[in-house]
Parts: sequence; structure tokens; C-alpha cells
Amino acid sequence: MQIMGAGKPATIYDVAARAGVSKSLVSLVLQRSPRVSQQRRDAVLKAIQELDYRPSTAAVSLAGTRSRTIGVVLDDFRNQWFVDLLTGLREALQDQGHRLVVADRFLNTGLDVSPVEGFLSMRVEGIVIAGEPDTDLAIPASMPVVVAGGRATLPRADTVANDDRAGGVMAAAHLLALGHTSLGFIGASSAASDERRTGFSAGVDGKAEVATVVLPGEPTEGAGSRALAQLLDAHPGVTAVFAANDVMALGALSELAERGLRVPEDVSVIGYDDTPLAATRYVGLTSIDDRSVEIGRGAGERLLARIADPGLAATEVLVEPRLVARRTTAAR
Amino acid sequence: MQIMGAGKPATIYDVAARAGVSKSLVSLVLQRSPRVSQQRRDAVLKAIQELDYRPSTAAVSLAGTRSRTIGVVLDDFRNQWFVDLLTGLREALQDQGHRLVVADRFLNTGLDVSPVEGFLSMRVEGIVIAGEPDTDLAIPASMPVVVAGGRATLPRADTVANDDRAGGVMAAAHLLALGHTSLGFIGASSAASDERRTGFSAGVDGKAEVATVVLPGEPTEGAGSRALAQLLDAHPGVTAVFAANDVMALGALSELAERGLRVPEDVSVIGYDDTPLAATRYVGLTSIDDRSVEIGRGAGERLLARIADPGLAATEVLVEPRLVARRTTAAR
DNA sequence: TTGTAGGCGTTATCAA
DNA sequence: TTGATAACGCCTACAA
Repeated sequence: MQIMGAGKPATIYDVAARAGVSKSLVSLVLQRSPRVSQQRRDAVLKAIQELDYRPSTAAVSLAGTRSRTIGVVLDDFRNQWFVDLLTGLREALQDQGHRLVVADRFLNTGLDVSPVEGFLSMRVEGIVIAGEPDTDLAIPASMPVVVAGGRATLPRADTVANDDRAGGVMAAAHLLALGHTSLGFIGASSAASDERRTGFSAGVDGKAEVATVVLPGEPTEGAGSRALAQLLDAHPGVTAVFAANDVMALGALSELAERGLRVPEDVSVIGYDDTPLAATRYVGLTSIDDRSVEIGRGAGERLLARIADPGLAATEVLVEPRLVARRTTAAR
Repeated sequence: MQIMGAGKPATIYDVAARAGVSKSLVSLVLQRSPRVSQQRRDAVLKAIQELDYRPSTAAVSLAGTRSRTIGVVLDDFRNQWFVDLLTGLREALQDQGHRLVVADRFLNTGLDVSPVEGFLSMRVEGIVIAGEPDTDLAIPASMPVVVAGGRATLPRADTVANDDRAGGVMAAAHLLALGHTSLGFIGASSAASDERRTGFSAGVDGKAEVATVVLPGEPTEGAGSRALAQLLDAHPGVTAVFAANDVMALGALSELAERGLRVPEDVSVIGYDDTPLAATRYVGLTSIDDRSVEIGRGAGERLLARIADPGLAATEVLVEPRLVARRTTAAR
């Protein structure tokens, strides 16, 4: 890390003076206008270099017509899936010259009531809601919004999300292909969990028995353990379990270990979300990858379209998930 | 999520007109100035409410003397430790009215060469570098900087970091107290790893044998597995292993499982960082908590001090870590 | 306690 | 192709 000398940041005036041109000319160069003579352009760029000039974003967005900024509302920094989502968003938005500003529910509480408040103050051009939107987010109707990875519960917002039902079907197909005939599903109370279960049932399509335990509340590791316990107590013959998400799957793994059941020899386990946790060699959990990168990219593209044409009708895009087989599932 | 009607955002002029006062008066109310009559204040607040007015951050930071914004440079969003760090930073900074803007190395590349570039454009008042600072970050000497959770390699920056050596001592004390007499250390090539090893050796203080394997390169799960393999091959009698971090510890757990060695019955394992992974019931890894929240709070406080008095000498604060015993360590 | 006027660093509109 | 000059929305003396 280097430290460079500097007092007060240089302004466009300083650059203009040093290059011997008007401030307008500097502005044109900054905007890559083609109608600037090569000579002047070079002089300006040289001055910019020498002064270590950097346009003030505040002044730019105040004077300009657009802020070129997109706000991303994360439900919680702890949910790692946002990392991939951001990657996709970057691909779609950043390359178009948009700056991304991320905030989770708590990042600037105190200053702003909600992260959205802050974004509105920044005059962002659009907002991406990552995950299930809070019901009390007050967003102006004129603000382009897209919900990424959750069901939109608001009128004029696009949705780009994982096809949970298709994922459920994939889980079923995987376990059936491995020869399992007595299956289990464990889930929690959420729309995603429901969809995944529905898909799973549809995928099994009567070709195997399916025992189901859906616990009320959050999909925690503990819930996973309890759900699995209930499942096995009621249906000892189950040889493969589909958990609504990786966290619950982890809880299931704990419970299985505690019962002295081996994975995958005695019981196969498959999760959902393909979290970093599942991908570790130690856990090696077979899981359904919800393809967050694609969701991010899709959300970004959709947001751009909506910014360009705010009158667009709300659409809902489902991204096809992908099964990642690891060592927790095996043939019967 | 609600959608509220709105066209163009209201300005301070709109508020002033509606409340029947001057723009200055509105500004005073916004800044919570005490010398405004209750009557006018109420009128202004009412107008603000009705117009859904929200000050433009761009205009505020342009007109004001300070931006009230702090930039946080994360090395990588995937390193979960930043979550706690942010919590601490929020406590220290946000409550003082500072807005936090976070960016990882890639967030706005393309627009800006480095996240720091973007922060400089935003005229942030200070920068927090989370983790080991990149050697090529160009930061003006006049910018207050504090490195949180890494060794500062730059002159005028404060450092607030975990006391890795103390953590190593704790690991040693823990294992000695459990009666282990043949210990192992596995690490990678990093300053933190070195410090932890040094502390570990010092903590053991000749009261037990210590076999060491330090692999060059990144501290990955694979490296952890390989390091443990080497360790056990050379020293089969080792009954407890201290890994320089949780990720390597996880690799060690894999390798132990593959060798049919039980944890903690045959071998105890202790990691470092107390990552969410370690805290899961399934993994249950004994680890050293580096107390990121405290590091964040300390860094925030230090940054405030430096902003208030830029001439301050650089200081280095070490935060005492804490051992979290879980199920991967047991008495010999 | 309240209002007036100038300025913050850009972009945008017109002329030249 | 360039250069004045007016916004942009707010803060901050300075006046009243």
C-alpha cells in the first residue's frame, strides 16, 4: 500500500487551469466525448494525471441527470449466497457503467430507517432486493425494482428467482436413479421449502414412498436435526432424505451421526442451495445449486431494461437449478 | 413491501414553500438546530412528511464541509469474518452519524481501478482496510486510514488486530490442560500463521512435544489435509493438533476421518478464527475466537480519533482472543 | 429566530 | 471544437 501526497482533492477548475482550457472542455473529456481535439484531450488527460484528479461523485450526480448508482438490499450479510448474486449483478450492471452500493438490513440503520431510505437519498436509479423482500419497505412507485431470489410481493417489480420446484424434481430424480424407494423430505415453513417439496413429490411421481416432516419456524440446523429425528422415528425404513436447504441438511447429518447411521451407506442426504459449507471436502454434501450468479445477471439485465423503460410490465423469470452430486448420496 | 406514489423527489425548496418558510430554516431543522421556534419546526417537519422529502446525499456532501461517509475495503466477501467486523464498526461509527460504504476488491472494478478509487471520489472521511492491505492501494497521505485485522504495512495508519500470539498461547494451554503431551501444529505461509505458531510454542513451553508442518501457499482445506497427513506420517503419536485457522482444521478433520481416526477420542483438533463453520453443531470445532466485533469497534473508534486529529501518531492495538471449546477437543 | 446570498464541483445549454 | 453561464440541492456565513 502506497501513500501519495495530497492536500485537498483537485477540482475540475484546477485541471482546466493546468491544461489551459475551460472547465467545459475538461468535462467533455471526462465523458469521453468524441468531439474534442486530440491535442486538447491529451493536455487535459495529462493534467488529470499530474493532479491526481478524481471527479466528485457528489457533484456529478447532483449536476448530472442520472446517478449511475444501483442499490442492492441484502437481507443479511451472513447468508453467503449474496456473494454469487453480486458477481452476476456486477457482470450485468457494472459493465454498463453502474456503481453498485450494497447494504444489509442493519448497515445504516440509525442514519436511515431502512437501507432503502439511504438509497433514495443517494438517488439510486434502481434497487435490487436480494431475497425475500421485507413487507414494510417503502419504495416509490417510480423506482425500478427487481427482486432477486425471492417471490415479489409488490406490484411493479420484476422477479428473478431459482426454480425451486424444478430443483425438487431434480432431487427426486437423483435419488430414484440411485435406486432408493423409501424417501424422506424435511423442511421448514417458507415458500421456497414448500415449492421444493412440491417439486420433490411431483418428481417422485409415485415411484417411491415419501415421508414428510415440515417443522414450523426457521430452517436452522437444530430444526434439521429434530425433523430428521421425527422422520426416522416414524419411518425407520427411509434410506434417502431431501432437506429443503443445506443448513437443515447439516442438522440431519448431525442427527444421523448421533444415531450411528452412516452417510451415505445407510442413509443418503441431499440439500439445497449449494452453500460453501456443502462444497467443503469435509461435509461434501450433495446439493442443488440455485445458480445465484445467473440470478444476479438476470436481475441486473432486467433492472437495466426497466430503467430504460419504466413502463415495462413486471415479469417473473425462473432460473433452472443444477444438481451437484457429492459424497452424501449413493446407490441403495 | 409497499409502493408509495412519487414523481421527482422533493427538494428543500418544495419543503420550504409548503411550510411557508425559507430554505435556510428547513436546513436548520434538518440539522436539529435548537434555535428554531417549535411552531416553524413543526410546520417544516409536517411538510417533510407530506412531501416524503429526503435530503440528497450528493447535495449535502457537496455543500457541507464533510461527507460523513466512511469507506470499508473488504478483501473478499467470502471471508465471513467481515460480518462481525462490520457490526463493531457500526457501533463505533454509525452511532456518530457516519455512513458506512463497503466494497470488496471487485465490487466496482471497471468503474474504479480499486475500491479506494471509488471512496476517494466519494470524498469519504476515512477508510478502514479489513484484512491484509493490498500493497498497491494508493491512498493519499491526508486520508485517515486504519487497518483492521491485519498488519499495517503503511506509515500513517493505525492497526487494530487480533493478538495471534496470545491465541496460540491459549491453544497450547487448552491442550496441555487436557493432558496432551504430544502436540502438532499445522499452518500455511502467512504472518498470522507464524504468530500463532510462535505463541503456541511459547505456550507449550517445553511441557510437551510439538511437531510442526507449515505448508507454503494458501491456507486451504486441501492444505490442511496434506499438512495433517505429513504430520501424522512423521509423528504417529500426536494426540492433539492446532491448526492455524478453521479452514485448515476442517481439512485436518477430513484427513483424520479418512484414516479412521476418531475426533476427539483419538486426536483432538483446535482451529482459529471461530468461523460460522466451526460453530455449526455438525462440525463443532474448538476454535480461537478472534473477536472481530471488538476489532471493528476499536478500528472505528480509532478512525474517529484520527479524523478529529489527523496528526495523531499511528498506534497498534491488539485485541485479546478467546478460546471457544467445542467437541473436537477432549482430555487425553 | 429567520431570511438572503454565495458557493460547493459538476453537467448541460447555448453561443461563439 | 470550444467556452461562458446557468442549473443541481444543499450548507453557511452574514444580515435582518
